[in-house]
Amino acid sequence: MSVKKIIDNLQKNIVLSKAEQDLLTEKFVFKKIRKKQFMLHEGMLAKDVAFVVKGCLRSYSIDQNGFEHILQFAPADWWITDMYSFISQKESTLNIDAILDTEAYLLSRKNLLALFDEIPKLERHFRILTENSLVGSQKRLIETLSLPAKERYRNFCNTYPTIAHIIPQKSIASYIGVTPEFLSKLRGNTGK
Amino acid sequence: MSVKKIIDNLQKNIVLSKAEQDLLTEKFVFKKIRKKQFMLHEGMLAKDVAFVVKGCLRSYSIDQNGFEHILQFAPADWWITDMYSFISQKESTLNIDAILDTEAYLLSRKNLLALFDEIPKLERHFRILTENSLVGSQKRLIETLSLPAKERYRNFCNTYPTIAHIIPQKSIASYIGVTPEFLSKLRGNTGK
DNA sequence: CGAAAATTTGACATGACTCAACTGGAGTGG
DNA sequence: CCACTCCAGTTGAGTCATGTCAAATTTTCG
Repeated sequence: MSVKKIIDNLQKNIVLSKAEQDLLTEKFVFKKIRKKQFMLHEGMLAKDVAFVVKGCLRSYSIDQNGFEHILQFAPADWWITDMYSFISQKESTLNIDAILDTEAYLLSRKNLLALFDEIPKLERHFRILTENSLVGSQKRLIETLSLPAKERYRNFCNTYPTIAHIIPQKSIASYIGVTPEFLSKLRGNTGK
Repeated sequence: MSVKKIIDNLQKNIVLSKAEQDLLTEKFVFKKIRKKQFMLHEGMLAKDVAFVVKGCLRSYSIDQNGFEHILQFAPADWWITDMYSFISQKESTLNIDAILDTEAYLLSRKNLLALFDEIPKLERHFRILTENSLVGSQKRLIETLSLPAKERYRNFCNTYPTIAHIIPQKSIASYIGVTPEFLSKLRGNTGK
């Protein structure tokens, strides 16, 4: 059963008894999300946080000129949501959709809060998730300010080795902040 | 007394009784930080969060080539710390120092946690602070990926109107991610 | 198979950087 | 109070990174 993957992931940060594991797993809802299907639309509330077991989701915003900018990819074993909307229950500024056919487990804010009462140490895991979001975002900001596109591409490949050669290149271009044409040229000369 | 400014700031998010206000204010420590003095060095633990009442602090990291990249300014009425280190009590990756002679109130992690027990609704304020850090960082990331330097400069001026014409231009350049020379040229033609 | 989307390629334009020279304060020591 | 130094800021010439647009090619998928 792929539920086990959620437990394994959680146990990277906290230890869970069998009873706690059972409590947890019944709160998650399995969902298939086909390529191009949305999990969250800008302006809605982020009701759920998702744990991906297969495929890949992405979160992104759309600027004034209609260009997409990808904030995060979530391949297997990653968590994703609009952290801001999910925590504060205000309107989301992000979209989340699937760039590959995807399977994920969804946990609603309501169920998560209920779980926090039953398994307080769970808070630790989700606090760490928020911290990682913050650190990741700051790290990328510095990177974007200081590194040329070629190295940002290398960093992307290191951060997301499992999907680097599966997802469309224009998604990668959007993530590292260059045009698809330019990324194509980058890859052209550096071998690969 | 400038302690009042802390209370006013907190009351933007939560309501505090007189008794709670007194509890709070005795936990803050007033401190003068002269221009160029450090409040936090990379590699240390972020023991305190600071509320600035006068002057300006900045947080920044230093890249492999020795260049500084400013993550945040904190003029009067702003909070600042290395959120990651402060929350997780792991080594900081940021430096925080003063770019103007500054006056601030410091609150230690230990005292903050004690206050959370006595005034639970305080958690709300600090949760919102973390959220704002995350949202701010993501917003800037998108901005950096999508806007040309001239508009990033305009956004800086809107975000930090009180210090835009007081702090050195090279600090602004470091914040928006361009060389000081280029920022100077930008300002040259767009007439101020 | 055929249409639509993704990728590649090339010519050209422009934003942003580097380096070097110059200008104009803001300290500092005499 | 002056002379000196030291930064911060400005300016210009030349270069490099990246963007734009358009055309050609490949891949995807109904």
